[in-house]
Amino acid sequence: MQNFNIKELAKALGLSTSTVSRAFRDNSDISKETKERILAKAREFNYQPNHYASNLREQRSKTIAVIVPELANNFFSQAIHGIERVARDKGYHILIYATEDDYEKEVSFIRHLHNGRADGIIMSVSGEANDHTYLNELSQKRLPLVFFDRVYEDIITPRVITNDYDSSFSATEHLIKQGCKKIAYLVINKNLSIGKFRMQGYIDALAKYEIPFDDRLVVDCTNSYAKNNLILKRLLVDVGPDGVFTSVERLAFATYYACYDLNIQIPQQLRVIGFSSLEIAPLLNPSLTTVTQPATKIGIEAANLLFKMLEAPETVDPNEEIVLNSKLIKRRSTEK
Amino acid sequence: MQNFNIKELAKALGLSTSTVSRAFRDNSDISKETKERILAKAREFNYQPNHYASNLREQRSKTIAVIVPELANNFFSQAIHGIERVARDKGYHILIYATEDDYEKEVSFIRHLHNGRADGIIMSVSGEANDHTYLNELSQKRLPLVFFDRVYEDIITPRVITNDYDSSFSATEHLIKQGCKKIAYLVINKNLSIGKFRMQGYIDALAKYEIPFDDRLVVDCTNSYAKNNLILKRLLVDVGPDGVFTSVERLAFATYYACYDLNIQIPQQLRVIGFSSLEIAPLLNPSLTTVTQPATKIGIEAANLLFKMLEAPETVDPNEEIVLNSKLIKRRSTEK
DNA sequence: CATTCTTTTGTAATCGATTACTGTATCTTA
DNA sequence: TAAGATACAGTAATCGATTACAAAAGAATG
Repeated sequence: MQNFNIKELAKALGLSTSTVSRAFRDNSDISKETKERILAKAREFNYQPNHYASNLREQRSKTIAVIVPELANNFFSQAIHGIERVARDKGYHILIYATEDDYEKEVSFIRHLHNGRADGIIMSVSGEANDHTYLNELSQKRLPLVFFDRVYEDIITPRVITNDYDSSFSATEHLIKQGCKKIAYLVINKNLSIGKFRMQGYIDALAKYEIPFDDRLVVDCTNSYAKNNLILKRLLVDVGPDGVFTSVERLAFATYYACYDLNIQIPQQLRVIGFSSLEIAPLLNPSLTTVTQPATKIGIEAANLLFKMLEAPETVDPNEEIVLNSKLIKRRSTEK
Repeated sequence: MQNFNIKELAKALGLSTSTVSRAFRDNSDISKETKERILAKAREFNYQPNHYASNLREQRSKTIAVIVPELANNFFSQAIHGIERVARDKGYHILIYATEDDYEKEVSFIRHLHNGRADGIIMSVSGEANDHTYLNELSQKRLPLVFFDRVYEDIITPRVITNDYDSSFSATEHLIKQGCKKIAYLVINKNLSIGKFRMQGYIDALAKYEIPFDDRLVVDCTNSYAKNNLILKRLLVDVGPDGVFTSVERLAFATYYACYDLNIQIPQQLRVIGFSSLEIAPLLNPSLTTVTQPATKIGIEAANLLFKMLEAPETVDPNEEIVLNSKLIKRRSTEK
């Protein structure tokens, strides 16, 4: 099937393809009348310059790839929303990839993107990876990359993160001030930078108030709801913390469920605080005290940074790091 | 800057580009040894066939576009997750567009996609549109389109929806059985098919139990949190319903907030049920009775349907309609 | 050994848009 | 009026991969 292309349009107008092409781009010389005539005809036939032909010729795709661990997650969907807004304003399109925390998929996505499909990548890394050298292949080709939130520390590229250490310190301190003496820290992957920073804030806050660190209170959880439920119940029964600080939203929910199951009252018997982007945290039973990251803002900043790399690479320091502040929002789950 | 392309690779191997190209596609004849040799070399140089060149030549993009009203929404992020999974299995990529319920953006996205960027479209429509003819331009070009959840009734194309009428009937019936006599129905856009079907279920359930229909109880809300809060407070104070059925998740949350503000007890003074894909509905205060759509499944089915259209168009009836069942999950917000 | 068939590889046209270069028409100015 | 300037439009090469067709090499057959 023959498509309606620039040749057809040129023929219909009695012009050459070069003239028609010029009508769609601003830089070249073409008379106003001719341009109008061409654009009118194009609208009539609903003609759009073929994206693949122009990109092949121009060597850029006006597309950015967004790689995230999961989609059905408040933080990431808000961040993507921010990215999408910036991209649309710039006339860029976004490709979405979900790794589901699978290292193989992450590598495979990145490798695929070497084929010119995207001009740049915005990525929040999966937790499982150990060997990140595949990303350096990337930088050889200079495909611009921006990390957000979850980063690999050994890869040098601009990043947008939040003040995780401070937030964790404050969150832990808040629990302590509310009277907690045995505070558990729940994490999904201790090795990921984000887990480490958040944990350090927790540790240092304990130290400041001279609360001894107990590693039975640091619990490495999984992505499985059922397993987490078991792990948490065991923690609550065997170790018996009086406060819980969760490094990811999902673990705060898991804590609620475990408490419901065990008939433990929040906040009377257990105070809970967690990193979370849930907009309806006030509606929970009890309303959840959160460390809330500016998710949409993070997406916007990451996209802006990537566009800066695309438009003026020399102005971007590869070590550039934008740090946004999370907010500690106190609610009933940590009341005295 | 000269890219590393098929020519370079061919030169490095002392072969022609056609032979190299054949190594990357299964159908053609090429000796096993040569193929191995080529693939090994390609790995060494980290070569990937340029996506734009092959798509230009092959006239398909292995990409599908997903257009949704919003991203930061449980239902849509779960649906996209389902679509992404199917697409990845098929080796397809997905482009994401958020219309933010803006008709202009919807039209603009669709028009842009005429340029060969995507092989097909999966879409949940924005509510604002009245003139849908721009979609028919689409079908002239036969760019396959699948609707999911929110559809335009006047456009003939396959669709994946849920049994909204039945669900609404059941939801309303459930409220009635719990003793409600003055049930409000909250909707965002009455004209959208989804609003209509859901409303009809509500109306018919009232009729079955001989409860007179009162149009003051049907409230058209907005996308603005602040405005909805005012509208709902007015409803609760002036009209004083004893039950609320919300056609979208957000309005159930808005009802909770309004009740908190007015110190109205749920479920004692007001029972609430709503369409919602919120996974933590059990954690709300009180836990929310929901009509839960199988969001991920809807995404999977929509993607499967689109791939069927791409792979064997003749097997797909343009009027095909897949209807999945939502689940009514009873929780505390509708207890007696 | 000559002939035919099969396997493997190469040549060159093609996809659609862009743009450097070239050509033509119109306008200015001495 | 002639020479140069300016505005506009066309020709053809190019981006990188694919593939119909052609060619060459090797295998099989009488």
